[in-house]
Amino acid sequence: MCPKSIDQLQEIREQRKEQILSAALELFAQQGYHATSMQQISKNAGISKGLSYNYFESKDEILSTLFLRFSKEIMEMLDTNQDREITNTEVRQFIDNYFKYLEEKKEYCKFFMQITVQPGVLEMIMTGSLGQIIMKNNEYFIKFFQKLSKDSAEMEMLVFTSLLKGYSLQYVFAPGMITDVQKEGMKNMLMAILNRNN
Amino acid sequence: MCPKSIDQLQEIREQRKEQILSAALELFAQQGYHATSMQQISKNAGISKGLSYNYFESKDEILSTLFLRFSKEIMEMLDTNQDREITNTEVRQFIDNYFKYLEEKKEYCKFFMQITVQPGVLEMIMTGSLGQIIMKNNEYFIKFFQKLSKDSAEMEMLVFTSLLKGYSLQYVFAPGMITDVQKEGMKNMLMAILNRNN
DNA sequence: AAATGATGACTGACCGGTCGGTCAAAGATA
DNA sequence: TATCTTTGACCGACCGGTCAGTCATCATTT
Repeated sequence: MCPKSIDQLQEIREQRKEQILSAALELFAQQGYHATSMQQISKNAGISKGLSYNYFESKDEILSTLFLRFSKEIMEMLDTNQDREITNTEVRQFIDNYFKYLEEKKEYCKFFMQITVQPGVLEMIMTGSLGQIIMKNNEYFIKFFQKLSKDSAEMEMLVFTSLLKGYSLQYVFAPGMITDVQKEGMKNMLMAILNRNN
Repeated sequence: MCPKSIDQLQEIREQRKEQILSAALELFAQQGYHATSMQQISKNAGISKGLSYNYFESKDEILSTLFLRFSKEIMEMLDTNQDREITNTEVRQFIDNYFKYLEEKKEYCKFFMQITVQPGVLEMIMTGSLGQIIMKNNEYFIKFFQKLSKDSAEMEMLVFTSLLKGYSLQYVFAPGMITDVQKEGMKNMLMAILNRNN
């Protein structure tokens, strides 16, 4: 292949990249990062190992790309269109989206949790540009809970985030243990927290 | 060294084993399992790599030993002295012990979470003898919540476990974000669930 | 007490194998 | 021909694990 047109070329390259990323994600989620070799990724993508290095500088770059993409997808759910404030309806929407995401992309979430928990990863994220976004969102989130409850904002927020994270953990890692009824129950419980004024 | 006495010898061997385990745990928690080599573990324990293999069959055995030990420590907190029933006071004690453990052995908990989340690990645990114990305890726990609340036992339990796991995650991985006030608040909240009859 | 033997802890060089990453050459397209 | 894609052989590094052999210590013999 060669310059058909610059745009077309770029698009083909982009497709190949996606091909590699998709193959890598599948294996990472299945076997973990360290247990997955570039050989396997390439084979799963239907190309040679050498070619993978034409599209990504390193195995690590593949991981980072996937991880950042996921993080941004989650962050955008809460993003509030940059109005520097999180409203009640926005949080409700976030809950809906998040639960849907958890359901539809369970493997992706599993992968994400595995990576996040790895030593050094969290520190690396928080010092990067993504860390800025996370901290900003966190700040808005705190303000939101302060509006909701003057004297116990931090506690309300801790309960909310704990419920969300703990539920996610169990949902992703203990399949079949959580019924649809419980899923809806948890959603309602989270929603209910948003209504508890003062 | 040679047969001073069989007991003494055994004790020395035991000490060496502990030395290796302790060195390994420190590195596993710091850098992760895969990123830690036997060379490093041995060096950290102040012995040669070869000697490590005199005490453990493989790197994996070191990991398993640490992991099982931790699991059993947690399980014993809920163990109820084998009376096949979990009482209210037992759960209260469990909460106390668990929170103390989380505080005192934060690194250990971090390590445990990292391992648990790894692909294949959970399946391996649940099919082993530890899995039996976990499932038994789970069963007793369900019964406990059924006594507590007839019509929403599963939901109460989901909330309880989600709060506990989500809180643990944040406490262990986001140091400094959780104040003592919040810690006590969370404890009280968990305790409160136990009081909500029907 | 001195010499010898026996035991098991301990070392470090070594091995097979794998992995991330490179590169020269071939293929494909204009 | 010129240019980009693609391949797969190849490299050096490292890792988990092994093993022949050393050494300190005690028991036994002289």
